[in-house]
Amino acid sequence: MEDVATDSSTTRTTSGNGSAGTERPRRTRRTRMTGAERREQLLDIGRTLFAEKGFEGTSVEEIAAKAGVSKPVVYEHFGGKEGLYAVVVDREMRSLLDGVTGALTAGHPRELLEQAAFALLDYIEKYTDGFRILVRDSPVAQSTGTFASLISDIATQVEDILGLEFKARGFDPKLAPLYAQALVGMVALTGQWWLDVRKPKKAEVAAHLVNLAWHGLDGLEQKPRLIGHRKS
Amino acid sequence: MEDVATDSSTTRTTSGNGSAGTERPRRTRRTRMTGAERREQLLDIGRTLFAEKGFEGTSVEEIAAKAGVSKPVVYEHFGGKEGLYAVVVDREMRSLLDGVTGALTAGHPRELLEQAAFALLDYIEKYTDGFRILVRDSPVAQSTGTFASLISDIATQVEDILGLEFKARGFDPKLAPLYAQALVGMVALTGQWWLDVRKPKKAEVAAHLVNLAWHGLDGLEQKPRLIGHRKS
DNA sequence: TGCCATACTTACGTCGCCGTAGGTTACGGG
DNA sequence: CCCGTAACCTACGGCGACGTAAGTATGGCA
Repeated sequence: MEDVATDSSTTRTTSGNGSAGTERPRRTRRTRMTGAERREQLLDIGRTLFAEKGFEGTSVEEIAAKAGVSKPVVYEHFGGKEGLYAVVVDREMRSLLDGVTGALTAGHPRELLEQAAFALLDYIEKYTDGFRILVRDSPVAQSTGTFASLISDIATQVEDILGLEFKARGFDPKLAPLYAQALVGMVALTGQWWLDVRKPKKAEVAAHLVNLAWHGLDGLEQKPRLIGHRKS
Repeated sequence: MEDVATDSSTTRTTSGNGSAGTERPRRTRRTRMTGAERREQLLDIGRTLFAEKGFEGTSVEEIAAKAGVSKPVVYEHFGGKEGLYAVVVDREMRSLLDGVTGALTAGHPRELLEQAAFALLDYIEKYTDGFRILVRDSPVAQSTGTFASLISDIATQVEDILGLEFKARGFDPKLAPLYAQALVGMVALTGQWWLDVRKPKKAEVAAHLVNLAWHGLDGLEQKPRLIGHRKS
């Protein structure tokens, strides 16, 4: 439980203290950031801490300490813990959704699926902390409605895409939500598990997920391959 | 936020206070349970509260109050909040696993899948509170290992069954965990969502889940039917 | 009937954490 | 060089929650 070191930006605590000099200690001289900088830094730290200890498990003082700052600074910027949390969650939700929907370019539904799965895994890998937060329960009054979890909320955002496809294929669009939840849940839990074990490579995981979602257990391929080629 | 009324068992708080009588109030006469009874009652109440407010959001005093008892009673029985929580979680995990594995009687894999899905939905419906708890993150040091979530833990218990089937069918058993997580995640998130909207009936949800898991999006049936017939 | 174990209580000490009031330091522009 | 503003601090009040110490009712059993 050290408090030192900020992750990202510049917080060199220039504690220029030449041992026992007559020179007045003048309070360990701190970095003075601009408002926006500090704000971003606090968001960064908040995300990290919320990810590993949850909302209630994280104290404002801890956040402030890790930023090398005192509490009131946090209150200045976000008005409290909930304020900070709200911003973190909002950003992460946008980030994820943008990532996923942005990846959807294909026409063929199976490729669509591939792209979505891959985008989600990408997100999980890159913004692990964010994902961890989204997987948890939100204590703050939900913004959108009365959802049990944030991912469930995400899933409802995915419904539309599925809904269109369902209509085109002659399925009851009323069932889109159900299948959306199922698919998102599938990828989400697998992703969470994958973060722990890291065993198969990302591409392989994606391939198998698509394999399952597309062919079903009945028609599983032994060596599933992704159609589209992706960087990384 | 009333504190009155215990859910289950007997806690008639016979506060025989006839306005301003000369009759000594003799302290509101309370029910005196046997140790085991009280213990069960506390577990019941704890489960309910943990389900709706989470571990950290629930206070020992609240639990005690709802049981019509004072704090030390809880400490006597469980040594603290974590103790109680641990017992609740353990029981719920067993309950779920027993329910699911107990339902697996079929030989044909598809029927196996059906039974599992149905059993899980059964559990979700019957022991909603327990399910809600399992879906959350566990703050207590994990018993089994270092799992992100309790359901993920559940999923690893399911691996074996899948592993056997994989072996029999000539698939790489090393992939069983992945598919187990995927399947459990699928049902879990769908179940959670279903608790909120309650739209399609349980049997229908099960049918669609099996539809997806078995046939995949490629071969989806429009009107999926379950093979096995179940009570309720 | 009286005793004693068991079920339960009131009362307290303490700690962590939230949120705020009011003061202090640095930096940049006139 | 001076001064105002933006960034930041120390210090406190207060609440809620955990956990414990020590005492009180109760009911079965000798």
